[in-house]
Amino acid sequence: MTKEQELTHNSLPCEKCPLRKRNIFRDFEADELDFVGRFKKGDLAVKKGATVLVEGAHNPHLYTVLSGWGFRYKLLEDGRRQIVNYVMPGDLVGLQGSLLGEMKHSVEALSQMVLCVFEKAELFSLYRKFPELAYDITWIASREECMLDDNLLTVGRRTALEKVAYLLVFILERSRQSGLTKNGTLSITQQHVADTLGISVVHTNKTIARLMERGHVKWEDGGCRILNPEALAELAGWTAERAGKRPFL
Amino acid sequence: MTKEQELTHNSLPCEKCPLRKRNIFRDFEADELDFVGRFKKGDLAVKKGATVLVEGAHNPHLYTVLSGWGFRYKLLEDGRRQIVNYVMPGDLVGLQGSLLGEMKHSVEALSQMVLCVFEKAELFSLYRKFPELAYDITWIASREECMLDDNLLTVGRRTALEKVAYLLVFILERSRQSGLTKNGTLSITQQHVADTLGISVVHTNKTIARLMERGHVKWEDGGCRILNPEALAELAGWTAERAGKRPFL
DNA sequence: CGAGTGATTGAGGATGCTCAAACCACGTGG
DNA sequence: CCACGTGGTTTGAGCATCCTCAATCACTCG
Repeated sequence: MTKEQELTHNSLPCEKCPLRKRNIFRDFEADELDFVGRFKKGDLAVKKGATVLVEGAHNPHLYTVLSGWGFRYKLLEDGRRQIVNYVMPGDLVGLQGSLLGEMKHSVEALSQMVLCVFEKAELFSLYRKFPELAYDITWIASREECMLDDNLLTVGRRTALEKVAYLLVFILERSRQSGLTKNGTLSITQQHVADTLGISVVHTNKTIARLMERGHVKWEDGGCRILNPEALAELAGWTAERAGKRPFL
Repeated sequence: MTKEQELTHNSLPCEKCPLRKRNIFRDFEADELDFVGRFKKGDLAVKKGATVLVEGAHNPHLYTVLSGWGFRYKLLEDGRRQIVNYVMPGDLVGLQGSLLGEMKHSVEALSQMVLCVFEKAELFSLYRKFPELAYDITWIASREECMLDDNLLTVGRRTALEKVAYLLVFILERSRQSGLTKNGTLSITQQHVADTLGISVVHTNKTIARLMERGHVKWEDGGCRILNPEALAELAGWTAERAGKRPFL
């Protein structure tokens, strides 16, 4: 545990979980809530820029993001970095590590984050006692897979302009759904955009400049304000899907 | 059901499943085998080039690949194609569709394939009765996620030469593990390679030519023979991991 | 033989890269 | 209050990679 991380024990009981209030998340039955409450081992608060999980580690924990956001990434030996996806409130972090034994990617915080800590050793007992929750976990994993498919399509086959447009609407939409943003501003760096899309920072910058000329976005004090999400969606060939209730935890 | 597909009912009982003999797959308990046997609705045989599943469809089924292989892909409106991953014996196909409601990608056969057909409506009863199998399914989904992360790293951050090298060892290794290949030949088209790696066919061809000059691979009668997997792995910065037993079905 | 599929080649150009420098906002410490 | 360092953005120049277009070739199949 580095100094950027701090674990507090059950400071936040599940009944008062801030995510439960948000209506995109499904409701729990009383017994489920009770079980998850005991499954939960505490909260983990990490600072912006801190590494939450590192590739290769054998972490005994599994997390759900309660607030803030971050990104999952992989590195090549020479330092080239690929951001693989972003994690936001309600997302499960570290499931791969739980099942496959070892983390295959790292996670870093893009803002102050609070994570709900679970013991991965107890995961199977959840499967035994609460098939509904087990099903939910698989659902969450499938959704992640789905996002990865999309990202792959973007990185592989879209042009730079389409890529940036895609990424920005994608992140904006998710952050709205998870209740991360109200004002449409994303505190993200052009380096992150570049590393997500597989292009260089310089070219990313020039591409963003084109979007700014068109008045679709604005880059300000270390973040991105999206002025015209519809135009970006149009450029990216992206269509929002109405979000039904979804499971978490 | 198109004419390229043909469904036969329980022509192959689970006790005689060819995958069960392969020692990379985990053994079933008698009751599990019994349940899966009833969960199975039949075999689906598809011809090379046939579409197994299409994006947007609401398919009532879920499959496990028994023999042959294929690929999952997504299309952009103007026809640009991104191959997202390959499916091989033991892989689950259509799980996303089962959970999320609608297929988000298509699947096409690269060879004659036989798939084991399940009813997705019964998936939840599997979760209720056999937590071990439920856990297995999540494990499989996590493994898929892990492969996608790797593919994203490749497409986003590796050079063309590294990309081709990576893809070839990746596929070869998987096909060996799943018992698809013994002789190290992959029947795949350069167009597929291009669409997997996010580069054009022409450039793919020139890149493969470079690998051929070095004597690492050989392209012959509509397929690829890998002469020096170690050299490719070296180029790609890829390290094989010893494969433990893994679940399926 | 003719059609179809996939591999191969060349030419010319667009896209995106690296390098390098400058710029800007910010926080720190003298 | 200013000098300085830092992290992130912006710009320009020159070049490598990769693309498109178009033609050709090898092979198979009806």
